[in-house]
Amino acid sequence: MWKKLPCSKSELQLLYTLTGGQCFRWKSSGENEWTGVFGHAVWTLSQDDTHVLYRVTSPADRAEDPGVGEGADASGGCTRHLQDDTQKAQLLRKYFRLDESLQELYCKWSQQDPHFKQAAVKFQGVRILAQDPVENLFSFICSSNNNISRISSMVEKLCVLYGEKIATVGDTVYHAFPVVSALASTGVEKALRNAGFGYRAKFIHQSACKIEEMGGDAWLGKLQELPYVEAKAELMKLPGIGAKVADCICLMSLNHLESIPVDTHIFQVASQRYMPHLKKYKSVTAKVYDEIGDYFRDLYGVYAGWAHTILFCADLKMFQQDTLSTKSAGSVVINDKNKRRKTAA
DNA sequence: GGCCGACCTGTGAG
DNA sequence: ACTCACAGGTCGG
Repeated sequence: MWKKLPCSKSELQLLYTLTGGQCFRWKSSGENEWTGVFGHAVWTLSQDDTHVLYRVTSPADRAEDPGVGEGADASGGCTRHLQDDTQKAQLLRKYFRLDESLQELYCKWSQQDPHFKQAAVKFQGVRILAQDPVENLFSFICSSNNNISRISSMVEKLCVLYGEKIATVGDTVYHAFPVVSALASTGVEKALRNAGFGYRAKFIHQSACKIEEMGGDAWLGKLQELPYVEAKAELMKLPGIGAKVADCICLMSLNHLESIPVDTHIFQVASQRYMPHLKKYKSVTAKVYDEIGDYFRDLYGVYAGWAHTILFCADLKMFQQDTLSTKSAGSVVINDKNKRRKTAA
């Protein structure tokens, strides 16, 4: 049974927001339907022209399921599961930052930048999610020199190996993203190596240990309060987190919306459309990195990172063919074929 | 300071 | 079926 939240498609496009490369846990579960995990619950989302539709399964909703009570007890008195509909709607609003009017922001950015205006027509309703810092941080440690398809499967492995069970929906068991202490426990690096994480296994384990040393979740919470530049500098003390990954975390889960992650996509867009003098560089140096960030911050203002995400999404999706193949067992997989054009000069 | 090469390996295009 | 280059970078020299 769907619940509804009033929301137009110009305010939110689930497709671009959930599969635009800012998070890795949303899977297509049907036509115009995605299933994923946040806020310790399994959500299935859909939308029509006037509303976002959602179904939620949290552990307390399935008290009759014999397999679930065990896990809930182990974590110790989870009264947070007893959410009423209003709280769930509020959680959803917060996750999508629905208190911000996207119409107004798009309008402002379009006035500032003709190229944005052009991209914005095809890519309406792209939102920056307010993600969980722990999931966001470790997901983007996995992102270095990697592709979205493999990043997604690595994040999934982390959840299955070290995350608490949340609920079974259909024939799929869903897990929460692991807590930091679970990733800091002995043997994680070796296990992740065996699971195909490559050199990122060490980064994940060592970063988890260091976060625990510095205060765990409280430390991450503190980064939300710090100014953007300081929060970024703190993050870059962790192994596997350089300038780009630190900016992703600042932008997507630490509420620093002026952060501009400069990756290969944005470097291409910047040098071809905005800053032609950068064409002579074949890769992003630290100086060029900061120059691009400062340029976009100056162009778009305090929410520069949000505007940047729309450009990124446009670049990512423009040359991508999405083919949906549906299996009979009720599970659906997305087959993303990266048909990105190689733009030579 | 800036530039370069090594780094793990699943995925998917050819 | 079977290569083979590549991928939302980071690190150390």
